[in-house]
Amino acid sequence: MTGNTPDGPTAPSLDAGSRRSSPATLEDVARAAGVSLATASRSLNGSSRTVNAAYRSKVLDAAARLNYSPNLSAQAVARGSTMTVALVVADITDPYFSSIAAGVVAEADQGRLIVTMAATERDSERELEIVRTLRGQRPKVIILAGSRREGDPSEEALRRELEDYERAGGRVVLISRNELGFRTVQIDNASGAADLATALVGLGYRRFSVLTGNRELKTAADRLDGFTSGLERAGIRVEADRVVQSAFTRDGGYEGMRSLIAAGVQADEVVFAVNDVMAVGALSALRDAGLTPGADVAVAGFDDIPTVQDVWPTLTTVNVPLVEVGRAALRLALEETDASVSADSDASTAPGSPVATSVVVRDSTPRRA
Amino acid sequence: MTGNTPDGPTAPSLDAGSRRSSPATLEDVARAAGVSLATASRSLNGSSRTVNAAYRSKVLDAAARLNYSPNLSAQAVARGSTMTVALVVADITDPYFSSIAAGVVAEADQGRLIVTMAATERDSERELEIVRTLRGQRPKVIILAGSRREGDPSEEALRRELEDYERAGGRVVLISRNELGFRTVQIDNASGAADLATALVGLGYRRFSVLTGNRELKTAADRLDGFTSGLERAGIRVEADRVVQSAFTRDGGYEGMRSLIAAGVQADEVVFAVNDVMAVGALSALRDAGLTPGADVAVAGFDDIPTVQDVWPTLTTVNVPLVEVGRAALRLALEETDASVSADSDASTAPGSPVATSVVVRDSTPRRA
DNA sequence: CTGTTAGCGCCTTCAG
DNA sequence: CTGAAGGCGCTAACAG
Repeated sequence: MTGNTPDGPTAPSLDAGSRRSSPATLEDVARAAGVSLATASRSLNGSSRTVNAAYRSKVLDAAARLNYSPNLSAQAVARGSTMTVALVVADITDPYFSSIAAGVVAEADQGRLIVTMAATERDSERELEIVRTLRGQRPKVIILAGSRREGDPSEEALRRELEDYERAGGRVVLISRNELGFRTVQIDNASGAADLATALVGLGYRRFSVLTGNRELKTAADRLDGFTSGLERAGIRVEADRVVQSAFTRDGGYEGMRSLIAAGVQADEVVFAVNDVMAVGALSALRDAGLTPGADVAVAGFDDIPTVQDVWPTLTTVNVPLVEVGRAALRLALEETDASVSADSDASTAPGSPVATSVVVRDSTPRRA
Repeated sequence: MTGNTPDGPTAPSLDAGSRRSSPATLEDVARAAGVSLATASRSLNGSSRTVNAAYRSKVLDAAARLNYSPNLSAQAVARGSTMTVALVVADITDPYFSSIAAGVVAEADQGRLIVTMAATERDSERELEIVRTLRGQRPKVIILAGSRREGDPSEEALRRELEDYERAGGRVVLISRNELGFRTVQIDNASGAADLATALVGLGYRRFSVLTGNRELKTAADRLDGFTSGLERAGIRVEADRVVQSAFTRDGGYEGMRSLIAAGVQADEVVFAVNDVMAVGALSALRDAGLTPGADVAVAGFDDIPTVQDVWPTLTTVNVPLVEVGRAALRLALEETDASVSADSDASTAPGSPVATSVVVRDSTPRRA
């Protein structure tokens, strides 16, 4: 069976040793092609230098034959820079973050970039720690999504860390939070929430409650503020005791709704949860309390994550093109690779125009008679 | 404003050049500590060699002072191996995969491992391509989740690619598909589905339909088979025309359900969708057709993704500990680092015991009177 | 225990 | 245009 009768052209590589064959190196390729290491290198990577066509194809052949694949680590060491983009999110299972991640990954492989991923579990100490260990990777880009709160004790340390990183040539992009003074993909949280408020008023609602995350969470605060100011424009105020804070998660929404219910819900009110996962939790809380969301109390969210079209009632929300946000983040990081001609130092900090949001009215906020 | 009056002790580091300061190297540290490169290296990494405490602390001090962070690429080149685990999934936004990813990431950073991520978008050509480009990373582990179908034309090429990779010292772990003969985290799809069938029969159901993904998808096939054989045990057969194939996605479930409805649904039947995202789509399809899921037709899924507790009716399903599956995958990859004492060549292929699944009955399958 | 010295795989001047 | 040689940051024998 294991005889070595040449199997004809069917067996392309001579029966390779099946024991620990390490990958071919560039030197192997060069030797096989009968050229120098330099020539091999120049033909295989996108060097600016040009190479004699005959040599080049000999190299390409050899590389294919040996199944050569350049060692990215070695390239990184030699070039002094990697092709890595590091993405750090709060929680991968949260649709908000997984959508953003999908966008980053999609954009990345249109540029032969590798994306690495880490999760903070919503702990800003941990976030700082992660960013610190990220330095070892020497990523070309660091994208930070969520989980930062204002006035956080580790805030300053994080900023310093990121500044050092940029000073070393890295690019950092923040998603929906620019307090730190870096490139940012802004999401128009405030005006999206204001638009939602206006739409709800237009549907006939006059009483409002809101389920918000920790107030220090910039995103949560902006959405709350936008919502209340949208209502103010219609001459409506939301009672202070109808604003409840809880975790920025599904369970947070559930708990928040429970306390709202405990305090007494009005038949004609709508509760605005500052994000969809919270809203979805709120729907369940209502149901578990024997109430019918939509009919008994209206609910609205923010983000337009995929699942809100499959809950019942389908959720009125504010659409945020999350996948696009992820792509935009990476594009923003990569643009103008050498900041040579920035007019003033603030230019590189300019957030650019925020990504647009739009209200989507569904069944959870039926028009009031 | 930009004067340079020393700001007192507030400025910890001597006003560092704000222009492109590249990270400190090990050599910088060694010099600052007044020791040799080797000593610095030995004190900073977990070398087996021991070093004089005095020297060691001098090095540690210098490293801290210079904010040194080892260049992982350089370490990889020198050591000949990386700390990278490459995870390739079909679709990051799918809760099934994002849960697994979360598990892998969680397990990874208990081992200073870095996880990189790529998405196949359910295209097996793309999967092959991804695995190929992965070689450049020289990852220590490759974890493949989903998106492979039996009899796929690129199957053989993929197998070869992965074998080469293992031959070079890498570890591959497949999730819920062992056709290729690699380490696998098995999910007990068949018996989970059979248990579900039994439970449904116990609830009083006698008529069944199933929404399945492409039959070549191992996971889909196993769940279908398990389900039907579970029914057979109760003497029940599912009509061939009540098994419809569609995409393994939410929209697939929606479309599948539509055609089931078009063919005529029975009031006393339950439709089993082979995964939760399909089931959730099915719920919406029912609703859009004016039917009430649970009451008019029962629905059951598989996976127990988080959102099924927030849809209405809450979904009966089979729980799969997805996050744990992710962790298990990485652990499996890392165990027994040198396959020195494997009894026979099949040993390394042994799937180990499959992760247990368990039926969770909820509101979408009310007990039949 | 410490320092010197080769590499690791690749890129990139610098001479031919 | 090509090849030889030095270097990237770090590790791992190998001598002291």
